[in-house]
Amino acid sequence: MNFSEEELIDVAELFKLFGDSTRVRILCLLFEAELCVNEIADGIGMNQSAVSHQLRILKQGKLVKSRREGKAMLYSLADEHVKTILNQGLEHILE
Amino acid sequence: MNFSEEELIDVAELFKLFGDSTRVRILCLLFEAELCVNEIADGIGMNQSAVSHQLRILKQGKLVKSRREGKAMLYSLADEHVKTILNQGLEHILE
DNA sequence: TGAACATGTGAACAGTTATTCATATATACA
DNA sequence: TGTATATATGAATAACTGTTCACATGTTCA
Repeated sequence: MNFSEEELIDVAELFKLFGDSTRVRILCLLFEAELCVNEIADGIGMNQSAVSHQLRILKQGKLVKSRREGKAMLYSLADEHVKTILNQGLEHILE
Repeated sequence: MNFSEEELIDVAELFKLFGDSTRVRILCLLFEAELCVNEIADGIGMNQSAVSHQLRILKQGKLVKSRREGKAMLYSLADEHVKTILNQGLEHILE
């Protein structure tokens, strides 16, 4: 594996996003459907503010994207890699 | 993706291990060969103690294993999933 | 046994992070 | 315009994390 110095830091930064159970919970919810902030908050049992903060982090990391629909902001997964990466993680802990 | 509560936390815990550039550096070195602590410390330009602390974390997380050979403790990757997971991360940031 | 080398470990510190609270911004609709 | 609803955001706090330092443990060999 030939990581450049920059790639190495970017990869660590990427995995850091998956290294928090709240964020993993959010991502799992978004596997199923595009959801608004309140639905996500209900789904994982946290308040709106905490979820909003985490969504910002996930969006900066390009793991989720969002679009506005009326008052609501709808979030969804940015790409398929998110599923692939989480699946690899699951396989590893299940073996 | 159907994570149980426990799996969810374990997966986050696993990715947390990859979420630090020092640890990624160590893992990358171990792709090449089985190495002792001092070789790893030299390889990534950190002192022996810092490396030793990180190796303990990586070992607890079952990403590396170790065996003693004389005075030296030789570390190597625990399994192939480590490579697969890091590769997925690399692919994601390169796209 | 004792010296030299290799590694492990506990305490301390600085930096980071997740959550909460209060409040600001944005949209819809009467 | 004013009110209700939805989301974003800044400050504050508590908890966590990585690194360093000093020293302990373990191994080899004379």
